[in-house]
Amino acid sequence: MKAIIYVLEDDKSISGLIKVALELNGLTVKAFPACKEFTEALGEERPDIALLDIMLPDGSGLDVLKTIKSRYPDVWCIVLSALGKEEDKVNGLNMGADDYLTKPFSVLELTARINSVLRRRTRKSLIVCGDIAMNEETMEVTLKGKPLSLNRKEYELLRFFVKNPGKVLTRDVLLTEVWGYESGETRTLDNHIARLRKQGIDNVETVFGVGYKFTV
Amino acid sequence: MKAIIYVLEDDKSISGLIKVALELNGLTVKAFPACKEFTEALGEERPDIALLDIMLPDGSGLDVLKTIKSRYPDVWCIVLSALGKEEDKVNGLNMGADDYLTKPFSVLELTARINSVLRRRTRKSLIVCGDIAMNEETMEVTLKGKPLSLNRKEYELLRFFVKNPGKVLTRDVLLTEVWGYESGETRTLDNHIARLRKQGIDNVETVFGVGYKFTV
DNA sequence: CCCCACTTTTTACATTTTTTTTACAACAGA
DNA sequence: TCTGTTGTAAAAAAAATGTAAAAAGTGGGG
Repeated sequence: MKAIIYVLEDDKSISGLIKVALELNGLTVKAFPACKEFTEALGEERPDIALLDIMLPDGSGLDVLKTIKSRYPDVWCIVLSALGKEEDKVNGLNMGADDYLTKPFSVLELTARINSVLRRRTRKSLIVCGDIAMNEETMEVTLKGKPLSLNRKEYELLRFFVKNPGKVLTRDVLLTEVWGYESGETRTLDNHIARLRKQGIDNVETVFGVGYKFTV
Repeated sequence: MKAIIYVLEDDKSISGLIKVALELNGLTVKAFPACKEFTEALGEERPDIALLDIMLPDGSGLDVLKTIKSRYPDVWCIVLSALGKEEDKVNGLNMGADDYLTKPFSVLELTARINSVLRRRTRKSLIVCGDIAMNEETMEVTLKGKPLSLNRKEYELLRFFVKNPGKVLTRDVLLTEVWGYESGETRTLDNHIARLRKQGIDNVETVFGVGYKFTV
């Protein structure tokens, strides 16, 4: 599966260059000129890596960063900061950015960094936890070696559990981390839990009055 | 638990600066002037983060990088490359480095990056008091090593006791702090105390006419 | 643009578990 | 002994969860 790179950059000459360079490397690149478009696309797809400029016509890339991290904490976010704006880097890193590049940057360096991230991802793209193995690239999930067919939300919920084994996860945490909800009174979560259990996943414990716990 | 940072850098003025800056942040820093010392220390301890200069008197930091990654693949490695030596960065990233910094770098930036790495790392909070150990993350409670199963209110009440050992806690304080009640004439508290005692917790003393005391 | 198949959320209600109240016995202290 | 306080079991109430089915949302193909 090709990795998906989202680029938020209003300067078409820069985003065009990035697009060409990364596509030559076999990656899928989608460039957006403004926060609005970027955020909309984010609702429909989870990129693997996000390259974020900070100064955009309709807002700050740092807000977009926050949105990405609240919705998909594992997306690797690289902030593109203008030369000399050191506080941008620091703000970005403190807000959860995983890396930054100073403009102007070399294409060679950009691709090296991105390959480094992807290599790391590939290394741990197979998450194994107890009886469950999840392949992040193909979205295949097996339980005791037998394949499960999970749809997207089931998959994301299970992934969050598998990445936080043993911890008590409150309903609120699950709803914000997996669904991106602010909070709420809903049976959605319960239904998804029930579906996971129906598929044979029997180690999701309910912690009454608090939430759920995935035991290993 | 303090994070351990290893620094490989032969220039004492740089390593000294790093040491001071990071220690001010509450981290444990060990600096080594050459590959040999660094590799030896690595045999006895696993650092959380490694900062690696590349040009050392007795070899290349890239070889050290390879050693670290083969032994502890999860240690976060940051390469310190000299200004203009772009090929160092690219080599480093291609050899498994997770990040790099160009010298000279700002201390502010270094600490921001390191905090970003550490924030991603999870740590567990364990409250221990006498025979009782409470894990806040998993909500597991043990008494003399044996697990107890407490429900939410029992857990919250016990946590409040454990966090205030030896103090006399009036009924009002307990009702307001644990239950959020304004005041009240109720047997609720007594019932919960009884339940804790029934589970084997025998150091909740009754202070007649006042409240309870958790003795260590 | 519409229809179909599928996924996700909402609704409504049953069920389970926790928490509080009640009622009364036992008890400490004056 | 008398009074107000605490202990405790059982009943009642409240809260949270499980689940099926309906409704709403999504995306692809014709």
